[in-house]
Amino acid sequence: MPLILEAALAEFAQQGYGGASMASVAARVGVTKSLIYHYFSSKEDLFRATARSYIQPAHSVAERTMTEGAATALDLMRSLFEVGYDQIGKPGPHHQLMKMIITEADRFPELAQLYREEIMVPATAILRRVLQNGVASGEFRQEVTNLPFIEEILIAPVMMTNIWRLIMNEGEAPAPNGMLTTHLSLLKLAISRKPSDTEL
Amino acid sequence: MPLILEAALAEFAQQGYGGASMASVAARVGVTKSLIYHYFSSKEDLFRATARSYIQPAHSVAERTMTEGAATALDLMRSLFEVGYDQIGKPGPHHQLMKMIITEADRFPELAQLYREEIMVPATAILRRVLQNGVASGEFRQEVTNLPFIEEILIAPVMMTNIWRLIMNEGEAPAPNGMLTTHLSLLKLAISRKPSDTEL
Amino acid sequence: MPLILEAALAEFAQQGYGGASMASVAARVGVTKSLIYHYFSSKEDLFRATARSYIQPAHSVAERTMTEGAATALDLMRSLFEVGYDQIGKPGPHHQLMKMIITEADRFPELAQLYREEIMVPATAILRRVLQNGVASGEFRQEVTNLPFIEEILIAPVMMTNIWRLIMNEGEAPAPNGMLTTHLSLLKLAISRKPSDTEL
Amino acid sequence: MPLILEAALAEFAQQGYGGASMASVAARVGVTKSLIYHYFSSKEDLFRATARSYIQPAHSVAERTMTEGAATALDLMRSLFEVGYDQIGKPGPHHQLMKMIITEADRFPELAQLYREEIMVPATAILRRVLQNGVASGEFRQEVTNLPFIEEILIAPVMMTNIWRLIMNEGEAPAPNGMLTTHLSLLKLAISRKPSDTEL
DNA sequence: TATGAATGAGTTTTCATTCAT
DNA sequence: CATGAATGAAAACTCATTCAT
Repeated sequence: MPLILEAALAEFAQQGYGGASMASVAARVGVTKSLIYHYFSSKEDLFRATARSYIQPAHSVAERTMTEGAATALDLMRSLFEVGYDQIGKPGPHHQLMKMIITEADRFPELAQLYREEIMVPATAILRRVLQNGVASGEFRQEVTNLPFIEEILIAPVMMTNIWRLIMNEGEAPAPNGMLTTHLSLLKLAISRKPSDTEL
Repeated sequence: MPLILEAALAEFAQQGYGGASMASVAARVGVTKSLIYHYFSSKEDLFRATARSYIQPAHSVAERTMTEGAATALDLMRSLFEVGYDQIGKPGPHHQLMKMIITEADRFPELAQLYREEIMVPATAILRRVLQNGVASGEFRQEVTNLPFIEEILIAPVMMTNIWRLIMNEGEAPAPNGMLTTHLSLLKLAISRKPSDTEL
Repeated sequence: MPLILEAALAEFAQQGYGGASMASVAARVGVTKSLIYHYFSSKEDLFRATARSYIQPAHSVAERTMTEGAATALDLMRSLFEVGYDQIGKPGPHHQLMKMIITEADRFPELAQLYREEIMVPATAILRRVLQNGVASGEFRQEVTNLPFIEEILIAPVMMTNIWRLIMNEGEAPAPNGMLTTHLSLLKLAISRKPSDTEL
Repeated sequence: MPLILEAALAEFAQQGYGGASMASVAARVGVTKSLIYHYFSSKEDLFRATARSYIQPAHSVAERTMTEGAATALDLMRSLFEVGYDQIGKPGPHHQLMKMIITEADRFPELAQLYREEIMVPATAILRRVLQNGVASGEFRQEVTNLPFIEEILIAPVMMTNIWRLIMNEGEAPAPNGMLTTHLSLLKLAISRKPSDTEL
């Protein structure tokens, strides 16, 4: 049955909900349509089950990174971004899920909700904690915590790198590695307190 | 016939290529399927024609902004971002096209190419020019032009704001206005030369 | 307009009445469907016009051969068969018409009638005259004129050679040349009075 | 499923491949189109399956006649022709198959091949054996085995009688009975050694 | 003489779904 | 746990035909 979900994820991601066909999912697994109806009552049901089953594994990685700790707030941020860009480097359920969400969010509003609750909220919450810690320790400028949507600005390049990889193939899409180094450089310049600042 | 393309854009964006139906496109325009086949030889043909016809108007806006000029490089950047976030604020062909590209890029590789050539390349080229001008005038730090993919990092939040609006509805998606101000603040901190720098 | 008929003959012969399309006929001539409707009121009309216009040229060849005369009745028969097998040797309107008749005779009963009146009746009439002359001159056995359908038996190999060429391609179908010589040999053996006969 | 093939044979023979419709085939059997697609993947597939399934039963009749034996070679030939003309006398799968072959041979080259391998080759092979036996037993003239295509000349009237029945209706087409007697008479005159021959 | 726009009914084919086994 | 038969609705696409120009 997880085989079916795996096949369904691929099919829905590639064909979209409308273009996906039960027969095609069945063929991917190598069973008959009938068996799929044995487990899932309808195409809609299969779709929802697929979305639900793949969204959970996605957000737990960042949590783990947090608990491992790091010397400074900036180091922690670096670790988080490394994890983020790394996930994106290689194709897999992650990409397919993202595509499914973008494609079908307005047909299945629950997808938008899942995205918010399971991805956006946890991600921004983590970033906020790191920012606040950095400010508290005097590592980051104080203003940063007042800037609206600063967490969104910070993860946007990570997520966008993911999407570029959906659109373009490996050779053409911006390389996660390069994105990571530049992203971190700018981040440091923008939010770290400078020696010169202290001197004033 | 532009009416057909308009309807097709909406249909393809909402339903995906696989889920879109010629009958539905015809119904949107209020003509018969046959007439659509009179102009376009197949669903595929209609899709390609739609993509081609809407991608061009998209990238010319930024060019116009450039020629209007601005006092400083930072001001110019602000104008460009204002235009970018503004486009995204309201729904329209822009959103639909973006969704179509993400959803169907691997079924229609030409879409990826169009996206690169007509959107990514011009956009990054413009940003690069502004950055170089800023460095030349002593307004921006010299290092910025050496950072790989810096242009991609800079537009990512703009594009991602667009995508968030595809997934979530107005109330929930990050507000373009808020994104703009924070984005500009960080940008300034990250790339502007500081008075203190000069003083050293 | 004869161009249209020519194209229609080819189309109807290849695709059958049901499979033929007005658009395809138009495309063969390089004009638009509309022009065809300018000359012919419907597909049916076009079909009938095509059949009528090509059936006439077909049967006049044999008549000409007859008037040229020949030394003996057997020589005349040889000439007739030569003409017949020769016509069949090369593809052309003749083949297409034959195919059209076989294929559509029961949808268009007039085709059967045309075939009878314009092809079968004249052909058998000519053969009968030759046979009777041969008997009258003492060249042919007397019994032959009493055998029912003898004319049909005699032309069958000619017509069948035509049909084999419809089914098989040049290399595989029985060669008209070989058919001709054997046909004439058997004919001579079967219907000529033998010296031995006379001797009795 | 043989019911479907039966209906398909009738439909294809009457309407031609192009004019035949899956809906019509389905209606003949009294099932839905979908069921036909359940068994045959396309119209083309159905056509091929139909041709294949009806061509085999066709050529085995003559073989059976051969094994029954006969007093003389001429008697055997008479039996074979009786069988041939008899088959043609009544409508049935035989007629329909023949029409299908003539009509669609150039769209489906495999039909031509089937016709050659399953009908022409066996038929001519049988005739050749009978001729050779007749010559060996002194019943037939020796020359006949040297005449090229003599077998084709001999079956042509049989096959052509079939085709005439396709074109014309019962009253008008040459009657198989009459054809048979005349055909045998001429055959005897043409290939039998005469008493007078022996006497020389 | 020639065309292009437009359509309604038909075509082949696909597909989600049900049911008996 | 697994299948094959069967279907009704809808999909993409075709086609003969009409009409205004």
